Amino acid sequence: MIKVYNTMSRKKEIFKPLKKGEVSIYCCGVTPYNSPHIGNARPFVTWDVIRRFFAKSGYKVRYVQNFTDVDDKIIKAANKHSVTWKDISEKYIAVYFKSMDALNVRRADVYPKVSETMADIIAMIQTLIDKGFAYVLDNGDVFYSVETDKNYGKLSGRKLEDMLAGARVEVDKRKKNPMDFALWKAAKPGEPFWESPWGQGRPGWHIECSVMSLKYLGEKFDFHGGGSDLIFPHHENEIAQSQAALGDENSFAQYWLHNGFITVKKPDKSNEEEQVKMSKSAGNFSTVEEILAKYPGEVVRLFLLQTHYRNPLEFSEERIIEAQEFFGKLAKAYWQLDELTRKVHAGEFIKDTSDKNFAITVSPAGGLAEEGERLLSNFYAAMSDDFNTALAITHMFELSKEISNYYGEFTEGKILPVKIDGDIILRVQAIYMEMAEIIGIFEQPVPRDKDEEKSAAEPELVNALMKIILSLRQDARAAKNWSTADKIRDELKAAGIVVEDTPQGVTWKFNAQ
RNA sequence: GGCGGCAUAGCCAAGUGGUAAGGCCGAGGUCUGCAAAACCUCUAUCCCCAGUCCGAUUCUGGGUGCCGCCUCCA
Repeated sequence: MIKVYNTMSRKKEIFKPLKKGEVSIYCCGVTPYNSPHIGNARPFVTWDVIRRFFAKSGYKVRYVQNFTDVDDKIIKAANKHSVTWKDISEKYIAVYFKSMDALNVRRADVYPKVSETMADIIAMIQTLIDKGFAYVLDNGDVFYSVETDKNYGKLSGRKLEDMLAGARVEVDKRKKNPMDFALWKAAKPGEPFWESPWGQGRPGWHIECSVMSLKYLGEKFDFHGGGSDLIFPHHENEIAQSQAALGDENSFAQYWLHNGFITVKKPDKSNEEEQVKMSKSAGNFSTVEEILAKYPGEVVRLFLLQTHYRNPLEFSEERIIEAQEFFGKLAKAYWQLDELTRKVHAGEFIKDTSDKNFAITVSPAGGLAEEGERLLSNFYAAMSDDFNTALAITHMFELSKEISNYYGEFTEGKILPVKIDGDIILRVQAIYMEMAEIIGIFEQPVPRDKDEEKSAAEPELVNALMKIILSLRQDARAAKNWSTADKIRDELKAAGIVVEDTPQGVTWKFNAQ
C-alpha cells in the first residue's frame, strides 16, 4: 500500500492507480532560458526516485516531462544575444540534460516541446472557445474565462472574490475578469509566431502543459507534480482548462504532488533563522553546474533526498559536506561488500558446517541476513509512506553499519568462511544494491578510500617513497623515539598526507581536502 | 487582505494517541606510546494557551513566529 500526499485534498491518500500495475506521471519541466539551479533540480530528483521506486515495486511507469521552449523569457534572452529563440532553448536544454545526468536523473519516456505540439495546442484552445470557456479579443489574444468555471480555485483553495481583493497585478482592462489568463498571445512585431485561427501568435503559459500531458498520458493520468510555486496559478489553470475542454471534472491528473523549496539564508538580516526561497528572479541561486564543480553528483543527490520532498531544504555547503561524509560511509560498505563477494565467488566461503568437528550451529552471518531483510522491508515501508526518502536512507545507512561490523569481524579472523555465509553475503549485497538503485546512487564510480584510491591516482614513485618514509618511522617507533616518529607524522600531515597507526598496521592517505 | 505550509536537542532531520529514529557536533569510554580511525555509551519537559481523551508532541480550536502563493518562478 502506497500513500501519497495529495495537494488537492490536503491529505495523505492511498494510491490507487488508474490502471492496475501501471503509473503515469507528468512532471512540469523547465523553461530553458538559463541554467537550472539547485532548486529547479529538486522536483526532478524527487520524481526520479519516485519512478524508480514504482518501477522496482513492479509497476510499469510512463513518465512525461515537458520543455516549455516557447516563452517570453526565452524570446527576451534571444533578443539580448541576437540569436533565435531556438538557439537559446536548445542550448539550455543541453545544459539541463548535462546537469540531470550528473545527478543520475533517468531520462523521461517523452520530452514534448511546445514548439512541436503547436497544432494540438491550437486545437485545444479552439475547443475551449467553441464550448464558451474562452473568448477572443480584436487583436488576436485569447483568454480563458474563469467565471465560466464554478470549480475554479479548487486546487489552491482560493475563491475568485478573495483573489480580487488582494490582486496587485496591473489589470488588463480588456479581460472580462482580472483573473482570466491568456491561452494565446498575439505576436508583437519582431516576435516569433505561429499561424492560428486568431492570427499570428504563440501559446500562453499554462495551456502547453495541459495539452502535452493529455496528449501523452491520456484524459486521465495518475500523477502531476512540480514545485509548490506551481500550485497557483499554473496547475490551477491547467486543471480549469483541461477539465473544461474535456467536459469532465474528474479527468486530468488524479494526484497532485508538490515539493517544497530550496531556501537560502536571508541576506542583510541579523536573524539567522530566517530563510528565503531560492529563485532566479531574486538572483540568490547556485546553479547545478556550479555545485557539481565542487561536489560529486551523487553527493548532491543524497543531500537533496535527506530531507522529505515536501519540506523546505536549506542550501548550504555545510549540509553538502555532511552529505559527502555520509555518502563516504555508504561507499565504504559498498567496497567491503565488494571484497566479500569477490571472496565468495573465488570459493573462499566453502567450509562445510556439517563437518562433525565443526561446532557452529548457527551461521555467523545469520544476524546480518536477518537485519538485511528487516531493513529492506523498512526501506520499502518508508518509501511507501509518501516517498519518505529521508527515512529510507537511514535504513540503508543502518545496513551499511551492519555490513561494516561483519566485515570488521571477518578481517579480524573472528568469522569462519562457511558456505551459508557466502549465500548470505550475496543476498545482502543484492539488498544493499536494491536500496542504492532506488535512491539512485552507486551508478557512478564509487569512491574508495585509502589504498586503492591513492595508488590509482598517484605514481608508483610516491608509494615507494612513502614505504621508505614509513619504514624509517617504524624504526623510530620501535626505538621508542616518539619525537622523531611524531615529527614525521606531523610534517606529512602538513604536506597533506595522513598517517594512521591502526591495530592492523600503519596506513596512509591523502587528506580529503 | 485572502489562501496554503511549517514549528521536534547546539545544528540537520524522521516519527507516533501511551513520555521521541538517524546523522553532525559535544562529553565519557575501549583501543593506542601519543594522535587518528574504528567501535561502545551519554545528551530533548517535541513553540505557547485552551479543549477532547484514561492518556497528546501526535487530534480540535485559538495564539505567536517563520516560509510560500495571490506577478515570472521548481
